This record gives sequence, C-alpha cells and structure tokens, in this order.
Amino acid sequence: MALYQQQTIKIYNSLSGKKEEFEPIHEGYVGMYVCGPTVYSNVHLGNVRTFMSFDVVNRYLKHLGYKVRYVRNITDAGHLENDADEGEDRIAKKARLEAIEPMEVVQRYTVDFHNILNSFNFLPPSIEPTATGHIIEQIEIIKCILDNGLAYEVNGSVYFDVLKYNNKKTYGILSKRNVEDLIHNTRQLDGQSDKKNPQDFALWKKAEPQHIMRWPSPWSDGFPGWHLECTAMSTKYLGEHFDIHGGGMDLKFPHHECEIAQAEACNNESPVNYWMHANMLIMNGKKMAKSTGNFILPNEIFTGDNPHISKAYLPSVARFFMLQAHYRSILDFTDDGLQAAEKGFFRLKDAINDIDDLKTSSASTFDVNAWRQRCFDAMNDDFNTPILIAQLFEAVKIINQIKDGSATVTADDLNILKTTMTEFTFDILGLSNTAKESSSSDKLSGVVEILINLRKEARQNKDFALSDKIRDELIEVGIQLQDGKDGTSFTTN
RNA sequence: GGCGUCUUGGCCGAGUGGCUAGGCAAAGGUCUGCAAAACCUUGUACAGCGGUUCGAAUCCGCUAGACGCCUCCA
Repeated sequence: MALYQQQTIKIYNSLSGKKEEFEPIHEGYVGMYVCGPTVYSNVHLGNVRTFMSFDVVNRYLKHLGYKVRYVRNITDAGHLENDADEGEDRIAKKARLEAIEPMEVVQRYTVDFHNILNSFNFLPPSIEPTATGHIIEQIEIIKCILDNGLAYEVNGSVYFDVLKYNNKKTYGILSKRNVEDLIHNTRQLDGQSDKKNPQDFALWKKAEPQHIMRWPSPWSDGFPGWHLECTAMSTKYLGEHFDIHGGGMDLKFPHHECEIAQAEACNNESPVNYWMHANMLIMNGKKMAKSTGNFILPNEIFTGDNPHISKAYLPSVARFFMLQAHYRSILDFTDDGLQAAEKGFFRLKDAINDIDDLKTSSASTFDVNAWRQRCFDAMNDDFNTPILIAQLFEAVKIINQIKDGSATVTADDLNILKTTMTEFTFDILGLSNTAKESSSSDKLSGVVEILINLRKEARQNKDFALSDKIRDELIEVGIQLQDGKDGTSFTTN
C-alpha cells in the first residue's frame, strides 16, 4: 500500500481561502505547475524561498509515493516592463545594457538560476519548458480565445476582453477583486492605448521595429503577452485541468487571475484544483529591493560577502532557516536568525549522525510510532515545516537522552527512528548532511583518533596544558571534541 | 485612495475557543581536571480597547502599527 493511502494531506487553497483535503484528479498521480523566474538578472533570495516551498511540496508528494509531474517554466521571452503599450522588454534592456544578445542574457541567468538552486539542494522539476519554445502553443490559445469572442485585435495586437469575460465568468475570483473596483482604481497610464478598457491585458503584442525578440503570427510580427505562456505550457504538459498551481503571492494578481481567465475563455473550465501561494521574504523588516540596498544574493550568503550578514553560512543553514517558517507567512531574513538557525541545524544534524552509535535495549521509553505519525501529521497539515522541525527536535532530545542513558530504545524502534529522521530531514526537507560527508573520510577520522588518544594520555598524565592545546587547536580547524561516558568523540561543521 | 494580510515571551517562529509548540539567547543544577557538548529545572507571551461565550491570545467590532497587491516582480 502506498504511503499516500495512509496519509491525508490538507492544502490551503487560495481560491477557496480554506484548507482542503487533497485529492488528485488521477489517483497516484499529481500534476503541479509553478511559475518560474524571468531570466533577466541573478535569481534573488526571495525567488529561492518560493521555489524552495514548492521543492518541499514536490519532495513530500514524491515521498508519499505519488508520481509527480512537476512543471516549472523559464520565462525567456521579452515581456514589457509595464502594461502600457510602450516600453522596452526587460531581457532586451539587459541585452542592450550589457551589449550582448538577448538569448545570451537568457542563457547566462538560466545557468545562474540552476547553479543557485543546485547549491540549495533542489530537486529538478520534471519538465522545465521555456516561453520561447512554446510560441506556437501560445498562438493557438489566442486563436481559441478569439474564436470564443473574448479577445479582440487592434493594430496587430490582441487583447483579452475582461469586461466581456466578466459577463459570463468571474474575473477576480482568485484575488477576490471585483471588476467595478478595478475600473475605479486603475491608474492612468501614460501614452495612448489600443485597449478598449484599461483592465484588458495583452495576449499578443505587435513588435516595434527595434524590438529584437519577435515571432510571426496571424496578427503581426510580435511577441506573446506576459500571462499567456503559463496557460500554454501548463495546458500542454498537464492538461486543461490539473491538480496544483503554485507561485509567489505577488503573482496572484494579475498573473494568476489572468491565467484562470485565459484558460476559462478557451477551455470553459477552471484549470486548477488547488492554488498555492508562497509568501514574501523580507530582509531586516523591509522589502528586499536592489534600489535601496536592502538586498542579498544567494551566493553572498555562502561567501559571507554582504554587509547585511556577519559571516558565511552553509546553503543547508539558509535552507533550514527558511523552512523554520511556514510558506504562507512573511519571513524576515536577518543575521541573528541565521545564527540561531545554524546552531539549531547543527544540533539536529549531529544527533542524526549519533544514531548509529546508540545502544539498544529490550524496551523503549517512548512511542516511536506515535512520534513518526506526528511528523507526517505536520507535513499533512498544509506542509507545515516548522511543526515538523519541532518534532524532529523532540527526537533530537530522545537521541541525546539515549546517549546519556536516561532513555532506552529497542533495536526495531531505533531503526524506525533512524529511518524517519533521515527521510524527513534529508529527503523531505532537502537538507544536506554536509558534515558527515566531510568527516566520513577514513583518513581524517584516523588522524583525529590519534589526536584523541594523545590527548587521553596527556590527561592521564595530568598534562592539561597539552590536552587543552589539542582540544582548542582542533576547534580552530572546525573539529570539536566531545567527552562522553564512553570516551571522546568528535563532530565537524 | 481601493482590496487584502499580519501584529505572539529577550530574538526568531508555530498553533489552538479550555490541555507544554519548537529553535536561539538567559539563569540554576548534573557531568568534567577545567571546558565544550549533552541532560534536568526555570519564562506563565499572545498590539490596545470593547463585545460574544461558562471560558478567548484563538470568534466579532473599533483603534494603532507593519506589510503586500492595485504597475514588471517569487
């Protein structure tokens, strides 16, 4: 029996505003689409947090035995910097500024994106389609919407008719806005527009002569509107109706709202069963923004080369830090928070690495199966990683108690304990057991054992100056000795 | 201006109508040659003001503050 048959997941659905029991359309299979980055600059930490949230969702669903088709796109087509009819697209702008081809911009930052995600130990999506690779599919959807009378062409551009759509369906169903409010509150944009109404959005834009990224279409040489690619690619790879759609909270309106409208306009059905939105990452209490300097690149965390942090942190420490908050909460990124996370993470990791050395007994002083289920319960409750981490620390305490002799465990229970800890910490949360990898070197272990023995002799001879020197100098290189009842062990960080 | 979210102990950060979240930090103790690590003990928090209720930090209203979206944005 698959694990998913024993566990019931509840997902907070942005569409209904409630936690709902998760039932995939096809038993055992999950289709999930997550809006990926626009590759016109380095991926920043806020992006990483959103994608990390869905990396954990992906990992957990897989762990439960679901066959997950996880589609995360790369936006490499030039979208305009604003929704007015004028303006330069961001990729072209970057290309001009750096004097390179637009596709060089795309390549450079796609590679950066993958590098950063790899360093954070992300699992790759099943399919990572690009917008420029799906121009034909996007054109087909525009034709479909035109055929259904919910879009109109003006001067080679095609716009979605929001008011007309709203007569039949509800525009604003996801973001809980009503069209009347939108009409009253739409800001006046400079420049004359071809749109019938300001809240209409582009499906296809005719390219200005200087616009480099352009494709032929029935309406003009131009480029697709900025909401269309996700509808095209999610439909192509997951079907007209699929299970989960995710993205950052800031995409809820207008991007996801427009996706729903496009899909409904073409296929006449709601495309997604569960909408999930990850909340924003802020830094030192304020929005991250390049313009104010309140900003950090993921790589700078690993090197410590940023004025907002006091030292370098391992990717897993940053990952642990972010997973200590629930994905639907705003998270404040601070150096203090990272330091606390670092200590906590090392304590967790050290305890897991101690499991193999624990002694077993004829009885257990705790209920390992009940604890294991509490770990599942935490994740089942809308992927509540902070609660899961709290449960993992309950186990840390037990492991240390067993080590101390104030708790006992049977061999069978120890096996369950170890499996559960490993699965949840490394497979589901996606943390890395980095120290174990470096300390598992037989040569290093051998050398440290020699020093431990030398120190032991020194201590027996009451030569504490020497024994402390060995201990302190090992700490300098990141090796900490731990004197226990059964001799001295060591950990590396 | 409109819409929406949030405000928890020294810090971070969960959660719930009545039962210990957890991490970090702090204090005392055990262990130790001394430390470190670990373990044990200690905090009676939920912005303010009203209301509903047998009972609310958890539900409702108002006030204050923070944030997000409304324009590209994870």
